[in-house]
Amino acid sequence: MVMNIKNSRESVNSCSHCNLKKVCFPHGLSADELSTFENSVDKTVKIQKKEKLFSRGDPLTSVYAIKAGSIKTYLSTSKGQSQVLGFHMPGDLLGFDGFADDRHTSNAVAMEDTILCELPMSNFENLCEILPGLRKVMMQQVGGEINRHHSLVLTLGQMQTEERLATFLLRLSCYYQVRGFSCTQFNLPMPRHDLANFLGMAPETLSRMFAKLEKQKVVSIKRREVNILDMDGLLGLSHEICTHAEV
Amino acid sequence: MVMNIKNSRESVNSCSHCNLKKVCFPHGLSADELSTFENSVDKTVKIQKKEKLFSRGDPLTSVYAIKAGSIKTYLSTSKGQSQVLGFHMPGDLLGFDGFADDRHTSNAVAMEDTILCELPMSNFENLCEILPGLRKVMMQQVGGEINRHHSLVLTLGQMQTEERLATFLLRLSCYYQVRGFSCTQFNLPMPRHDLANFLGMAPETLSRMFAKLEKQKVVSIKRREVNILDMDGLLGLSHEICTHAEV
DNA sequence: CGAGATGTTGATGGGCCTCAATAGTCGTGG
DNA sequence: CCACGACTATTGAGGCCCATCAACATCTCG
Repeated sequence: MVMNIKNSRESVNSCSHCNLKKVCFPHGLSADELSTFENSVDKTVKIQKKEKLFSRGDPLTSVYAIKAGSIKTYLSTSKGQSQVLGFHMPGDLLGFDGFADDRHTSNAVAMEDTILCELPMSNFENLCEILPGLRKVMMQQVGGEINRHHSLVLTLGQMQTEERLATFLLRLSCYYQVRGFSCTQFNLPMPRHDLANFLGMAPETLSRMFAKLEKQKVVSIKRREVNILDMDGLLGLSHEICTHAEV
Repeated sequence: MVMNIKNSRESVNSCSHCNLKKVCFPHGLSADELSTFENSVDKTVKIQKKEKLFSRGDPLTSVYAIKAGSIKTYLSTSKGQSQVLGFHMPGDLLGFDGFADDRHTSNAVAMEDTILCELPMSNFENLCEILPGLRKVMMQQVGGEINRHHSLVLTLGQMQTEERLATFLLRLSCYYQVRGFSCTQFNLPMPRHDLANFLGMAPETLSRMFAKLEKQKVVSIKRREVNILDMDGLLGLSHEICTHAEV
């Protein structure tokens, strides 16, 4: 829950002028709907690196859209283990984990200084009442989240470590491409530790797999700078989801 | 897409008399809302064992509630592998995978002869317009699906095979308890092959883990009949999700 | 009854985790 | 501006968990 001393809130510049409008809430809203909508998203939240946005058990007060920065969500177990559930970047929506019983079930922490647009749940429910387009957008966003989870389950359940890494790099590449950035050169927003955890492997294994990909001249890596040298090669290492075939 | 010769449809008895109303769509709807709702769910679908309900790529035509039987959803890859995404039983809702772009992204097949209640998307969207309670229910259902995925990702990403099986058995136990059945004695609705795939392990490994649990006198297994002998022991083998701890 | 599907058990090897040491990078303060 | 310590990442050695292959047992159903 956002109540920390370091937080600050301020008036938000409108969605209609936001450069993320094509991947965020507004996507698919009519002009009229959008103007109604953006009057309800009246503030932004700033949190610093390593500061929590919400924790498991917190009441669901708002859904958030990331405007700048990056957020990691994760679960912790009673045996001291953790699982990173996702890395969330500008344009991504956060808070669906609290829909089931109005409490968050996962934790969200900033990987760097981050700015978010906050949409309080009360406003959200009212808007869903009057904006058919927003209901559609929400269904799409939630469906996208479910599809990403499906893909992650496939990755963790069936792939070897090299394939997992290749799949991840391809997904990140697409992510940047959709947002108008280079799909072959980009920076990893997360440390090795978190990425290894997300991909269900030891950090040492991740490091070895990066080295292996470099040796195959598929990518070059320098700390967090990624350069995809052979996109087809990377695709060959990954698994594409396809239609057909029984289990 | 449901278009097979074997299908049959018929008028459905009302939701208000359905013994699954506490875990299905109607949960949380007012009496008025429920009567409006059940007039729109005007048919059931019957499919036979091994018959598909929908496939990846099919247009999203309806969402379904399982009335009797069981459904397995899964993904297939271009390299011939598959990943079971979930086993769905009476009261469960199906079809959220198509919300992102109005096409299913996973496959759904009946594990046994199955009866479903069908809610066409056009009706669904109209109902969301006029029934605030339905919007709330949908958010809860979708949130529940997301939480289950999170839990599955944790299981696949962090746990050893024995822990995965223990976690699965506990979840199934809870599932039956909520529906009024015994939480210590029940039948596995799926073959070893599918369960092993779902849990990201080889069928042989699953078999060995069952044997290991039996040796510890935590459960007894005979084909698909499960008998939990030591619930606390099973809990000890599993991992509970908890609040606190950084990654 | 027989054939195919389903499940169990054993032997073996490999992928990946663990432990440990080293190298490189970042941030803070003198 | 540079030095220091803490953090982050890489690399190697050894061993364990689990996948694979194979044989067998049991069940299901035409």
